[in-house]
Amino acid sequence: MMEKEFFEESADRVAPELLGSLIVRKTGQETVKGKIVEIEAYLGKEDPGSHAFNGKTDRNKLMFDTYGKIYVYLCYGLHHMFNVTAGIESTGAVLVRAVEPVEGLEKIKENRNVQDFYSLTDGPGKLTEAFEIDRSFNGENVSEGDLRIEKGETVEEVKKSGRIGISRGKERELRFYIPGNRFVSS
DNA sequence: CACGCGATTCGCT
DNA sequence: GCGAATCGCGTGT
Repeated sequence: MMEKEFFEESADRVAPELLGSLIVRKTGQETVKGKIVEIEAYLGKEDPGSHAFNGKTDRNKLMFDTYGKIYVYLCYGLHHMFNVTAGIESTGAVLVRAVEPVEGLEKIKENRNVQDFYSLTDGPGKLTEAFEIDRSFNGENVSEGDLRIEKGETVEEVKKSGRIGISRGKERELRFYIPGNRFVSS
């Protein structure tokens, strides 16, 4: 169980700590689990790459709420992005970019329409499809409910780089991943 | 109220 | 490697 207080530190400190943790998704009878192997930090209103940079809007208002809340939004009209808000008053969030399947592999394969094993959950839009995550989770506490994060194994080595896919704020190294893991994107 | 585009993915040229 | 898919948000008229 990941306590809400875990997310009160700023996103750039929370993100690397979450590597190795488990996303736990309960769908009716089944439970699907995945180990977080890649994650990015967005630092809120101080961060040009963040949705919160230009102030509070209808979409990002959750980031101005409190830490430890699920924030999901639709990207390119097709893909859901799974975030958790982080930091006291910092309007930050972490974006889960890739997981390694741990439990419920059959369900994951059923939800994803690809053959290659390593393409099942190696991207932010892929893992939300695999884990049936959409905007209905918005505002829920990540430490309870049908979608939560649980403490997993301790990761021995963490690498970092610039964030992927954004146009502003690329220079800062706010992407963290487990080197060598096959599910890390690109 | 119209318009441009994005924290992406997949299939095909 | 390139481009289409697809839609809600944010901005400006």
